[in-house]
Amino acid sequence: METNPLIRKLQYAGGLTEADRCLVRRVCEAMRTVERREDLIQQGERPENVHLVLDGFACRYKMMEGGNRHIMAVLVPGDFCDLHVALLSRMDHTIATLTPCTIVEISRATILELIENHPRLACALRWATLVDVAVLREWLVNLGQRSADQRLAHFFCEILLRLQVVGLANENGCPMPIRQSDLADIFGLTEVHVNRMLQQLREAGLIVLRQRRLEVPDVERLRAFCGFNPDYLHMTPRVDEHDI
Amino acid sequence: METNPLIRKLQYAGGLTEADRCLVRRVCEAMRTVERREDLIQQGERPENVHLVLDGFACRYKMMEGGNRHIMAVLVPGDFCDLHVALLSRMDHTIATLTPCTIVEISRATILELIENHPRLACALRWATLVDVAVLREWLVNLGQRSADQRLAHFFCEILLRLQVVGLANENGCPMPIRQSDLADIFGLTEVHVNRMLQQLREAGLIVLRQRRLEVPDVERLRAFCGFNPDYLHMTPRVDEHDI
DNA sequence: CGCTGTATTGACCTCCTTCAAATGCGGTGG
DNA sequence: CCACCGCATTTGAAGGAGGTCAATACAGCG
Repeated sequence: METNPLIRKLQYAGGLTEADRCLVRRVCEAMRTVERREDLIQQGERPENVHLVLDGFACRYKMMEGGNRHIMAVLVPGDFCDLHVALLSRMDHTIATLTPCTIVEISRATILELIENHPRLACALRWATLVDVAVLREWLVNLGQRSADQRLAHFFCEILLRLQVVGLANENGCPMPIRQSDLADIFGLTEVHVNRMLQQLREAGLIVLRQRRLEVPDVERLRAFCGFNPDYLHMTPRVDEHDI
Repeated sequence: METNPLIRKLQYAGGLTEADRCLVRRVCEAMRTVERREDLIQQGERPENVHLVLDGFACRYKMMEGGNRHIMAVLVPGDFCDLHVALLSRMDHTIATLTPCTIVEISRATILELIENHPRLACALRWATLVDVAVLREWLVNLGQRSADQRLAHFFCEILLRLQVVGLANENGCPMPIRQSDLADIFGLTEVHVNRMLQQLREAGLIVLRQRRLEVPDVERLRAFCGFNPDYLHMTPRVDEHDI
């Protein structure tokens, strides 16, 4: 059973060769741990290395004048933090950890080498980038169209599925180490209102959230509540011949 | 003076060779006109061709269960509608015109051929895609963090600049053929509230909006009002040796 | 000159914010 | 084991931004 979250995720991109998988594993050996609430790379910096999350939760955020923080993406194991900005000269946002994390930093040269010489891997990485953008679009819709409780529900549906893909969640539950104040920064709500909406979701029996863990008694009901359609994640479960 | 909006925009990507420009012009000869409020490609379809806007305004939207429409992007001349989704098998959103448009459809084969054989052009197209994503991120922040009047102001600042880049706006004004109900679908507001906020912006002297045209008497003041920082567009004016 | 789509107005209601204080809880040191 | 600290969560009351519904004004167009 594959434990590398990136390899697991990229199965959904169309599959890698055994050589590709070895390569990814090798690159991931150079990991390091990072404390909670550390910036990995800041707005304005020139990106030198690409960051990959192997364990823990990270995020992408922008600071507003006025001190407000808006979180534009949550990054879970298997997610690249900044694969896409390679070409742009300066970061227009910051990457930070939300929990203690295990991170791999990969030099741009290595990435280019991988892409040059390993076409299936290159294709898979492009796919991963496209999925990131699809998630971003769905988040935009989430903010624009849904009520606060639905936004939270939608987020939980998404994270549950994304963690299932990398083998960190089971059918009905996953770790949820994100603070309420972080949730507030994701949805453009106040901490207070997030708290009240969480209570409402709990009272409705849609979620059980405690001890940094989320349980969803009835996934279909939660999905129906917020209009979650998993298609945008482009991760419809497929038979994975390598896991048998 | 270059009139092709795509070529004008791509100057900011680092410049094209004269051969690249000829190629782009040739591809753009196959344009066609499309009525207002027509879908160019719908959610669920397999994308065959890539669409490029040469004239008019288009948009990217998702329909919600309940019939609400959320507009996730506004596409102006020089913008590709779906360059990024080439790899994903199905559209997870719809592309439609907001005004009568001139559109070029480019086959995937042509795009691949261009990218294979014209490295500077390939680089420029990748850059354009990254900028599209940066805009998407800024829109997310716009919805999450700003009040309704600031959202509108921010949108006007962005469109003014993007139209200046392709030579369709002057220092203080640009066409603004978008209906108030479309603006509502961009910001997740109601038509009624958009109307009131527009009046407020007018009364504050921040904008003059009439006859489908926007005038901004004091661009700096409007930018300050909504916290607009043009960096995310990665289009800081540069000397363009070909326009002299 | 009437028709259709768009813009505008008013009254009322709800969701979410603001500000402030209280409660719970996981560690750490005595 | 208990007292204490810092952080996260929870609660309450009151105000404001934005929604809803329905009517009216207006503009372009055949």
